[in-house]
Parts: sequence; structure tokens; C-alpha cells
Amino acid sequence: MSREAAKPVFQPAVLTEEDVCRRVRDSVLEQRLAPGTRLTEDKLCTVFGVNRTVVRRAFLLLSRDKIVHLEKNKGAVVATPTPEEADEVFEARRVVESALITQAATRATPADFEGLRTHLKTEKAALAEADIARWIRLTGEFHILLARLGGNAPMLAFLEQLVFQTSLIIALYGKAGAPSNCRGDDHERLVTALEQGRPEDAIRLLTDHLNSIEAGLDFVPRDDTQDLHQIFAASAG
Amino acid sequence: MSREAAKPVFQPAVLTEEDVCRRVRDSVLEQRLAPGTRLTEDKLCTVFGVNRTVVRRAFLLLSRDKIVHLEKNKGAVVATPTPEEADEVFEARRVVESALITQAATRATPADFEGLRTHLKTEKAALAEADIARWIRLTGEFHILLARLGGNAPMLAFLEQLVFQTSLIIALYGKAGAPSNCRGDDHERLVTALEQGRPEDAIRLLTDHLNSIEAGLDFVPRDDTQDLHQIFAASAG
DNA sequence: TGATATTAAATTGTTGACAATCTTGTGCGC
DNA sequence: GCGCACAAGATTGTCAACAATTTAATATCA
Repeated sequence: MSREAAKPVFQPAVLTEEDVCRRVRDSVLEQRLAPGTRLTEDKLCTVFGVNRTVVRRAFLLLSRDKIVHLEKNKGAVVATPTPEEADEVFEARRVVESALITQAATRATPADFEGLRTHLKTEKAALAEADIARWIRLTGEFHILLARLGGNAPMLAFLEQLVFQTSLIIALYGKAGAPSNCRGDDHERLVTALEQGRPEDAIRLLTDHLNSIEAGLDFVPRDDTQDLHQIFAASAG
Repeated sequence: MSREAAKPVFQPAVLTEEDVCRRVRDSVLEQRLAPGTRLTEDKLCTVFGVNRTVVRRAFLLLSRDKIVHLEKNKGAVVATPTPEEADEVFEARRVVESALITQAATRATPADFEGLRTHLKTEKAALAEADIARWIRLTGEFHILLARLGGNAPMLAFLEQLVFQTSLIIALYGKAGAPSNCRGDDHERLVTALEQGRPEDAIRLLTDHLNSIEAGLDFVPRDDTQDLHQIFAASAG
């Protein structure tokens, strides 16, 4: 947070806790909010121009989705999933997202595919403009957009939660060189497979896609405190 | 609520919002709390001996899990899933619970199976004692206990949510005569299949089980207000 | 009687003050 | 300098009063 903290932008209507949640989630998705970041109530109050109550409610909802971690008297911290949790998130995504895509294969209309194609173009545009934050968010939203075609609200909500957690996991454990994010043509081929009536191929593409993301992770031991010792011991010289 | 409202039972420690959530969820699972029941803050405050803040937080969490429905200035009402939502819940259960059982098949230890057998005995005992409320709760908890063996926390949490919603759905649409609840031997055979290393059979038993529950539902139109008219018109004579 | 407007009660929403707790900084003794 | 007790500040937790809204009850009139 090196920029000026709390420039009170004009807010026509008062934001609700859902708005605050969405803003936080979007920031997580754009990787502008790093795992482990401390979120003080006061700060968010001034940033969003809302009451402490609203921020508190937002924290509670976000903690339920494992996006922030709440600890009594300690406040809210952006969640830092463990490697084990990361593994479980990917496993859950393989299960739920496959099921939703299977459903989507039989339900998607031409208009739906058009929407997906439009999204893919937006992705490419963001990448071409080197608007990386936006591109990262869009690649995440692609999966949600695709899953929405499955027509199952509970699973969709669950998958959204998992996508946000994936963003945290990549931020934590993503190797710098590795293709930790979605490659553009992966999405393209997935849509094509669906559109051409090859759902099995689509599912295989998806699982490969998820597996390659997971393979691009590097679970270095980051044990909070002990980590700092190692880091500073190495940087001392 | 015909019984005396607020006999303040001695509470050693102050309950937290999670406690209140659990109590409400348990009541839903035991079908002691009917869908559509209005939950006033004041009432729950006196019942649980907690502050309004705690009840409010509990409501927020429960609303996230679709167990209660919150409406601005209207308060909390026990959720009444629509037939479409019910369908989606069963679909989600088939997907997630199958996956968890598949995982459980490769992970469950003899001690785990012993735990399941013990639970089955408890179920039978409750049924023998004609403690129906407890039996209903136990049959629901069986699915959660089984799913826990899958070793995937996010999916487990999601399934728990779905199980509670299933309880609401059965309460709403369960035919009186139909076997809307889990039959005891279904559970027994499921455990046996798993224990004997036949996971495919276990999954088939589960899906059949869920399908039979769903088939035992009767989605009569219950349009809130209009329903009352019909009801009283019929009972007037 | 039945429908509608008005008032009273009940319920929820919001706010701010205060208490409890944690964190940081300071000073003291060694 | 190091370790530790202590105090000051910052942050979160709790609560109760007040405001806003909904719901129920009552009165009024056709």
C-alpha cells in the first residue's frame, strides 16, 4: 500500500457488505491482495467509506469462504492456504468443475458459446494491452462463466469459492517461470471441444489444465515465523 | 412453539455464533425447525442467552449456507428451497458425495469402518427407541461421517451444507407415506460394499439411495400466500 | 360488513461509546 | 547490549441506546 491511503472517492450509494466482499474477492483474483495481508477494520472503513459493522459482516462472510482468516482479537488476514489445503482445492475443482462442464455440454446454447467467445476475446485484449492484473482476473472469471452454464447454483457458488482460493494458492506457491496461470489457448480449445460436442475432450482439457497449474506450483516450506529466520539468515552475508 | 419460551437454562460459558449456528442446524437436521419458520432475534437471544450481535452473526453465516433466508428489515426465516433448488441440491450431492466416497474407499482404515459400524448401531438403537428426531439426525450425520473419510475439507463442508438443505427439502416436499428418509439397511450395505473393496457398488448404492429419496418427494405447488387461501378455503366447509 | 387510513407495538438496522485485548515502544536493571 | 517489566497506543469485541422499518391493532367511513 505505497499509494495514498484513503482518498475518499465519491460514492453515490453506501456500499453493503456484499459489495465489500466482492471488492476484496476481486482484489484477490487480480492478485493485488497478497495472502497474509493484514486487513484492519479501520483501514477498510476509510477505503470503502462504510461503517465498521459492514466491514465486520464482510469479514465474517469472507472467512466462511476461506478467503480471509479471522482470529479472535487478532482481526482479519488474507488466507494463506497450506499445501495440503491447496491439494484439496484442486481435487475439489477437478470434481466439481468437471461435473459442471458435463452439464454445460448438454445445456449450452449458441448464445452461451458466443458469450464465451466474447470473453476469450476480452482475455486476449487484456493480455495484448499488458494489463496483467485484469488478464489474471479474466482467466479466473472464464472458469466461473463456463461453470455457470452448468445450471447448478450450489455447485457454481462452491466453484467460485475454489477459484478465489486457487488465486491465493498461485500467489503463494506459483513458480515465477512456470505457467502458473491459465494459458489462453487452453481456454479456447476447451470452448471449441464443448461447442463441437466433445464433452469428454473438454473434461480432459480441463483436468489437464488444472493439473498443469498444480504442477507449476512450488511448495517451499513457509512456516510463518521460522521462514523469516531462514530468509534473513540467507540475505545477511 | 407452544412450550414455555425462555426458561434460562444455566449456561457455563457464553455461546458463540458458531454454537448458535450449530444449534440451528441441528434443529433443522432433526426436523424440529420447519422451513419458513420465522426466527426473531429477540427470541433466539433469550433462548441461547446471548447478545443480539451473536445472533446476528449466526444469521449471516446461516444465510450464506442457505439454511435461513435474510431479507432487509424483515429478519430471518428458515429457508424454503424451491423444487428447482431441490433438484440442484440432489444433483450436487450425487457429484460431491460420489467423489468423496471414491476417495474414502482408498483411504478408510479398519478403525474408520469400526466408527461407521458403531454409528449404524446408534442409528438402529434410536429407531428401536422410537426416538425419531434423533434417528433422523443420525441418518443425516451418517452421510457426513462417511464423507469425512474422503479427506477433502472443502468438499466435506460443501456436502454438510447440502445435507442440511436436504433436510429442509424433505420437510417441505416429503410424502408422508414415502421412504423420504434413509432406510437403515441402505447405509449398512453401503458400508459393507466399501469395506469389501467394491467402491463402484458403494457409489451405485449411494446414487440409488439419493434417487429414491428424491423420488419420494412430492412437489406440490406451495406459493406462500396463495397457499393459505387454498388451505382455508378447503377447511372452511 | 368490508375496505382503508391511522396509530401503536414489535422488530430490525445503525451508530457510537466503552471494555478487553493485543501490539508497540520505552525504560530499567543486569 | 540484552532481557524483561511496564506503560502507551492501536485494534478488536461488546453492548446499549436510538433510528428506521415493518407488522399488528384500532378507528373511520362508505
